[in-house]
Amino acid sequence: MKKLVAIDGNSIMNRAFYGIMNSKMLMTTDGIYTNAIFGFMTILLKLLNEEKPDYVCVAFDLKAPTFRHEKFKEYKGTRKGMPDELRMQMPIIKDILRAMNIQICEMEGYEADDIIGTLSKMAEKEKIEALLLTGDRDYLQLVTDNVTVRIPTTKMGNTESVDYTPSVVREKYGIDPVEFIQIKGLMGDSSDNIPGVPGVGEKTAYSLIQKYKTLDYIYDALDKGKELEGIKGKLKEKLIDNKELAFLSRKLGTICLEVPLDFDIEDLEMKSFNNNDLYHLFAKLQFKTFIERLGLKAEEEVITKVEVPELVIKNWNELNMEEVSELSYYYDDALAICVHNVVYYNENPSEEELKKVFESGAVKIGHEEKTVYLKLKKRGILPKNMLFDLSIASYVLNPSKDSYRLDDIILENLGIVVESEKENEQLQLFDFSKSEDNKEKYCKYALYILLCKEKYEEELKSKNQFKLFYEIEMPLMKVLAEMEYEGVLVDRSMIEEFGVKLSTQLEDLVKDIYEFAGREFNINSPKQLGEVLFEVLKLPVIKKTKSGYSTDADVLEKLKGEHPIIDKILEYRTLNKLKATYVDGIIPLISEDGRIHAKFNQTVTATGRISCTEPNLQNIPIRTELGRELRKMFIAKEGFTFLDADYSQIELRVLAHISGDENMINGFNSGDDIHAITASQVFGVPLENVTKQMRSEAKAVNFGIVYGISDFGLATNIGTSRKKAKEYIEKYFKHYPKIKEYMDSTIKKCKENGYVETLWGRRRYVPEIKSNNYNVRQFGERVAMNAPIQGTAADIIKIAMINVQKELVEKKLESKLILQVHDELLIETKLEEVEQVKELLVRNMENVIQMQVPLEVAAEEGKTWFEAH
DNA sequence: TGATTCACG
DNA sequence: ACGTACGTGAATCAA
Repeated sequence: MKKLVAIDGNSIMNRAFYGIMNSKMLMTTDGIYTNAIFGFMTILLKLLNEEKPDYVCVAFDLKAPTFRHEKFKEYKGTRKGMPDELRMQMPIIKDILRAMNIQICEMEGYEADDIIGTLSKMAEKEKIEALLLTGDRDYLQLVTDNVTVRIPTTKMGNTESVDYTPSVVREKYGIDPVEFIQIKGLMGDSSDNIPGVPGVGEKTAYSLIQKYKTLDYIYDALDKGKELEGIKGKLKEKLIDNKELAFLSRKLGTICLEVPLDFDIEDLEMKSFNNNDLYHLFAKLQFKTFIERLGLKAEEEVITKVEVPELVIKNWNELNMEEVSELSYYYDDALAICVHNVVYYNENPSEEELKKVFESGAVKIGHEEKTVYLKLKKRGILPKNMLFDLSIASYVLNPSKDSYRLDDIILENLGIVVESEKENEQLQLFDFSKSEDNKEKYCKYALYILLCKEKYEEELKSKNQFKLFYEIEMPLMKVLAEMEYEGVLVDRSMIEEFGVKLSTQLEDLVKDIYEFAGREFNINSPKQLGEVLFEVLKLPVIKKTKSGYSTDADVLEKLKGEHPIIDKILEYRTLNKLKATYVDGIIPLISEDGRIHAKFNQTVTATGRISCTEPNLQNIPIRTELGRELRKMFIAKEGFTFLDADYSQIELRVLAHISGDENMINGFNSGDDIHAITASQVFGVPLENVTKQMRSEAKAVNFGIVYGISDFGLATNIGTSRKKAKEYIEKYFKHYPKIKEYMDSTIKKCKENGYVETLWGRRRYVPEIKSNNYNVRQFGERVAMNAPIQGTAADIIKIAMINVQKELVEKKLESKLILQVHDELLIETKLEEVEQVKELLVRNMENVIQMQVPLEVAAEEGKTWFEAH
């Protein structure tokens, strides 16, 4: 028996759009939304693969919203249109379907379900098995022995689906598929604006239809004044009063099976894909996984984005490094280097050979060069002139991406699909032909890296980001590499002792908590904890999350007086966090040299900050006394001490400078306590009368301003009413009018340009700012206000790091920069160098830029991080 | 894998 | 009527 698969394009696109959008917006680097397309294709390819249908078609609504029957337009005319982000994706999916030679079915005046309904009837007649794919339960009325309806359900990211056959329908709903239209008649369908009989809901509708099968039967009996079991009193009245509405609703809910289609099923026969078209569409959409899965390749006369020279591989010993001024390379055990579009490959380069290449004066162009730098440095090779890193260039051009993989960069810039870097790792164990494969792969990488560099360089130039890239990010790469290489010394046994101490206290707490709860449970599970607090102990529910009760610190804080268990849980949380994250989490990351070599990531944050992992040394506790203890474990090595310097109020100073607000500038220039000054102005009291409370609220407003203020956010933060918060903000802007101007003009400019930028031209694109969704747009505005401030502060400390490092090296000092925490630098300083390093550290940090307010730096010396900060 | 929570700036 | 502070990373639970 032959098989037809018919898909409701609108419905599945809709499902895919919302399904994938919830987790994250999928977009190409040039701003095409692709999430619905991606979801649709995932579902479609899986379906084709599993079902191997003989006939396929995808139906779309044409001229939606459209009306099944003109005279009922008042009911069907109000259906909401789709959001723009989804609408944009519709023509693209149709292009893809055309490239796959899959028929697209549209009929003026009809929705997809009518077309598919008609098709399924045709299939029935011709004894063709039909599978209908849709997210719409209306289709269940079409189910027969020949027609199955498949509805995908997105469960936790995985798309499973349920197949509805007549028996499944009967089991689940207790009625036959054809009886769904009777249900529609009784209960209507609010999402489709079908009214139904007022007052008749799901329960009543199903029980009546289960008993009497059709409206006709029910009304026939009612008309004749017969008694029907279960229909009396109010219900009977309502049914009688709304007879017309019931039949009308049934009609509206019935899928039309009489669409005058201008094709028949034979026309839907599956054909082979147009691989070339499909390749280019997927390449444009940056759907590398599909290209690989389908094994697509471009045909010869492909229009790639640049002219790609032929891959010429020469013998390694033909390479004369003395003549090389610029080279691109790919290095990972084996080494490929490319000079003037000619590639040289070395399967297993010796130390000698590596030195010759990397210590030469030639400019090196690579990808993720910090990793290479460290790998080489550990082998005693000191790379010189690593001056162009593709991952960093790509990051500077757009810092909002979540990966900067080489294969993606090549696809994006050259339109060429290459193997992923790590793809074969597991296969390689068994694959003895590896070296041959690697040779071509590595050589291609080396060549393509060079080609990508040319494109990126142009783009950086046209966006005025040369200086940012060449004078900040590339030099910083080396500074970060050196910091990772040095690492920071810790007192291992002290950490372990601290862990033991925490464990004992935790044991006691757990015991107490179980006793208060009256049972044992997993305190770490918010779900179980919620049950204990709000169901067993019946404490008042303060806040809810998507999945149940919220049990965060804010909520617990509010419940404090209600029950003694709360204090115990708060303490448990604190101690457990310290133990799990900062003791147990960090101990395994201590290297043999007793030091922690955390990674400093340069291509992660959307604002230009550095991030830190394995472990994250940028969030070591400090705000509480107990947590701060941990900083005593970070120590300077023998003969050394720590110098720690941090900027005071750097973000607020940056704001004062770029907004040019005289009042804020004067504040910084006159006094040192900016929050108190702000308080005195906003609350209208003399400086000496500013209370602690006032100062702390003013501080919150200052923070709020930097974050992109909203009255609601401020209100929740300082625990006041939204109205009060709004007043604070208004007063604030009255006293700092240029800050208000800056915020407004930044948003305006961002809407025009699509991005905001820092003083050094670091950009952040903010597509959210044009969203039709109020919340998303508000978020975009806050981002637009915050990114230039946070980003400029990040630029400043990056420049400071480069200059500090440079001077340490120039002066041949043994002190080493080892940590950066956004506005703070830590130097492991040789005892003899303390005075000199302190001076140069503060000077370099303060002198990054002359702003309208000074950059103030406080430096401290101590044997541990605890003492120095 | 996403959600929740909490550590930092 | 709605629902939000900006930027991170790690541990843990619950599917």
